[in-house]
This record gives sequence, structure tokens and C-alpha cells, in this order.
Amino acid sequence: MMRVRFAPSPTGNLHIGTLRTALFNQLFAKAQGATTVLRIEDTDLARSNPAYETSIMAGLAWMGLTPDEGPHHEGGYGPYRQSERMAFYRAAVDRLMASGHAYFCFCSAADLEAERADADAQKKPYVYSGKCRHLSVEIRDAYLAQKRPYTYKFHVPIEGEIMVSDLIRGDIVFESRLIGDFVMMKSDGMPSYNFAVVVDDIAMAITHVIRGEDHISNTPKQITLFHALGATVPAFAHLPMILGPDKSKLSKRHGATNVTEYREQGFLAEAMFNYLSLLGWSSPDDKEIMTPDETFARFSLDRVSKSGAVFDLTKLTWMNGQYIRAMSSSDFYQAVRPFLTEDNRHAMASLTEKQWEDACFSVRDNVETLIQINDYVTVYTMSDPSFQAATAAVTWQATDMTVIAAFAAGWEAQGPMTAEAIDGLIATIVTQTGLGKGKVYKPIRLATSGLGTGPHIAAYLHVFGHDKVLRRLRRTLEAQ
RNA sequence: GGCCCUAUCGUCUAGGGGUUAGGACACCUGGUUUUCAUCCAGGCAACCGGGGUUCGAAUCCCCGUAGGGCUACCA
Repeated sequence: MMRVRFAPSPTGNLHIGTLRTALFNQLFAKAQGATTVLRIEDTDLARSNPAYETSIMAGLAWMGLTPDEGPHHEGGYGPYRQSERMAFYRAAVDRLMASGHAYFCFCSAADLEAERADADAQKKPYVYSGKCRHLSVEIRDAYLAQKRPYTYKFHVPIEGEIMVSDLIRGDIVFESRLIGDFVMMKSDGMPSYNFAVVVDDIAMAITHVIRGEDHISNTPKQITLFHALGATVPAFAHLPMILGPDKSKLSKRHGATNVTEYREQGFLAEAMFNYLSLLGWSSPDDKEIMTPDETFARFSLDRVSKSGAVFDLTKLTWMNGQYIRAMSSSDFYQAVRPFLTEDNRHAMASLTEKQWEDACFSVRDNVETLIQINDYVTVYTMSDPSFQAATAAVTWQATDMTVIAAFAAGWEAQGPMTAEAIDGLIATIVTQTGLGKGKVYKPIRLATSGLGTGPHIAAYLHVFGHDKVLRRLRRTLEAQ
């Protein structure tokens, strides 16, 4: 059984890059029939915050990436928070100490800094000297008795090379001597990242590690640990980075990086899913707009690209628009309703739910992100005084009042009409007056909405209702 | 500095020893539409450079160059 894991650390809200990694794990899992595991990597006591865990889970759920196993879905491999797995790390440390793979290190931060500066001065690559490895038992016990702070370090063999076989990049070779001994257990008693990851990946029976390219250089360290622990090394797949417009790793200075921010702007989960799946992966056919199921059916690691991909907000926005335009009237209304501002809700308070839905739907094709609904419902929210001010500023053409009068007469005579009937009425006026469509539609639009552009006239007039339209037509005529 | 990764239109990418180097976004033009938007049609635009290998290289190899990542008791 294949098992993949997604391992965020709760030190911030869900980042786009983190989401993408989770997504690709999911794509692989669904394509291959693997189980997905969510593991919370909260070993940094200072930066971790349980509130972020909630936020991360919410972000994942929003995009439909609920893991098979995790803190809230025990699957026999828990617990799923590293802070709750201390017994596993302790046992592994003991084993490695017993087998001679690990040792106490009493070097202080200052000691290590000095070593580093020294290597720098000599223009040599810095590798930890390993001096604590050679401490005599007496000195070691004395330090321990003095309660000197210490870490447990892992002894990396100096000879030979370590090869990382990456499913995306092929074989990558590292020289062992350049790696250097590294910390397994920090002086605060918590495991280091590289150590915890390996212990957990073994215990959780992870078969495929799919993560960002920024972890490539950690991989040889982890492989030596897998060997020392006598475990099978999982398969690795390092995903290309998501970049900002300047081609550096996507970060806050590039703008919105939190999934929450996109959600609040009115990006649809489906669009985000679709867009992100195409960042660093391409469909084997030309299909770009794909449902999750269509993506799962097409996904494979061998179509993942190797180079970093710039996050293109413009294309995401376009894709979001595609999803919006595919929505039904009621779906669109449900989606957009939470995004309407208080002012707009208030201004439209006299409308029924159905009218609201019609109003929103009439501008659906103008909207690319849901929050933009507020920019397009002004035709419905404009107050009568604002309307009067707007029409007062219009320079009317000679034929305009004729058209408006004819329209007002027809409107009053017909009573409440369907949108189709309104279209019919306008068409009749076009024929009867012999004026072009433009010379008919434009004054009617102005005399009823006060605006030069907007949704189709019949659509908004229908939402306005009989009385409001008549009131406005009369007002316009009287003002002349 | 060291180690590692990467390199096709502005962006996301397809392709890959012989192609008019394909698609999408963006941009431009035209059409549809009462307007904006949508939609439709067309257009602009790329194989980082230099050496090899080869009949032939954008494709394979090497060297540069550029960009990126990592170089923590962060993950």
C-alpha cells in the first residue's frame, strides 16, 4: 500500500506553496490509490501555534484536500502531531546512541559560530568539526553532571557518496564528507526537523515523499538516517518551486501568499485547484479546464516539470472567471451573497431573494472574482437622489425625449412585463421611430439607470419592477 | 564562498535528432452585442551562449552564463 504525507508546520496561515505541495500529494494519491497522511510538524516551540493548525486544516478542506489520516482522523499511525510523538524520537535516539551513530554535543552557539567563521576565513566549505564525537567518557560525564546544555548529533559517514533517486529529477549525488554531523535532538529536548521527519516517515510507513525542491539538500542527511535506522528509504519527488514575478521563491513581499486572502477575494476553490495543478504539471492532452476527477485521471509524476513556475495571478483570475461563467443563476447567487458589502445589502433591502438573484446573475459575466460583484451592482443600488443627479448631468440628444416618452407610454400601458416583453417593447420603438438601436437603447438606459453602461436593459428593468421604472421615466421627462 | 537544481514566446507549458516549434494567459486587430463584460475569429511573440557528437541539434554531451534553492539547536 502506498502512503504519502503532507507535513506543514503550524507557524503561519496556509501558504500558496504549501497548498500546492498538499495538492500534488493528493493528485498522486488519487492517481495511484495511495493513502494521504497529514502530519503537523510543530517541533519549533517558539514559532508553532495551534491556531495555525486550525487555519491550515480549514484551508485544505476548502480545496477538498481532506487527508485520509491526520490529527482528526486516526488511522493507526498516530499521533499525528510531532509534539505528541516524543516517545518515538526518544527511542530512535537511544537506538542510534547504542549503535554508535549518535553522540552528545556540548558545543555552544558561539563555538559553532567560531568554527563557521574560521572555515569562512579559510575559504573552506563549512562542515562541523565533530569534536564532541571524540570527547572522553570522563569529560562527557562531567559536562553532563554540570548540566551543560547539549544536543544529540548524528554522525554522518565521511566516506563515499549518497545518491538521491528523485522521481522527477533523476539521480542526484552528494559527497558524504560535505554533509557534516547534524543535530537530531535540540537542547530543548525537541527533535530537529531532519530527524523527526525520518523517524515519522518510517513509523508512518510513508512510501513516497513528495515535497518542495527546497528540501533536496536535506535529503542526503535523511537518507543516512534511514540507513542507520535500518529502514527502507522511501521514494522522493521534489516539486519545482512556486516563484514570484521576480523569479524568487514566492513570499509575502510578492503580495498575497495566504490561501485565506484568495478566498476572501472571491477565488473559487475549484479554480484554485485547477490553476495550481497546472503550475509545474501539464495535462497529457490539451485540456486545461479540468475538474478534480479529470485531473486525478490524468496525473502522473513524470509530467511534473523541473523548473520553477511563476505564480501568475492574471491567469488564475481568468480561470476563476471561467468557473464563474459556468455557474447557474442560483449557484452564482449563493456564492456571491457573502461577498456583498453591508451598504449594498442595505441598498437592495427592498428586493426579494429572487430579485437579488436575478440582479446578481445579470452581471455574472462581468465578474472575475466574487468580491467584484460590488463593483457591478451599482445599477441596482443607486438611490433616487443619486439617479436624479446623474440624469441632470446628461446632455440629451434631440430625439432622446421622444424615445423616452414613447417608452414611458408603453411601459405604463403594458403594466408589469417579463424581460422578453420589455425587449419587445424596445424593438417596437426602434421600428416605429426609425432610429437606430443605439439611439433608442442609450436614452432608455440613461433615463432608467442614470448610467451609460450596465447589464442588459430588460434584465435590470425587470428587477427594478414596474413602479420604480415608471417613477424614473417620469422624473426624467419632467426635468426637461 | 561551497553544494545542489534549473534553462522553449512577457507568463504557464507541449514537443524533442529532420516540425511552418503546438496550446493557454496576457497583449493587438476584427466580428457578434444597445453599452461594459462575455463569446467568436485572426495576429504578435520563444528553443540562453559557445563548443562538440551527427548527414542533420532547439532536442544528446561538455563548458560557460543566468536564475533559483540550501548552506541553523527553522521547518
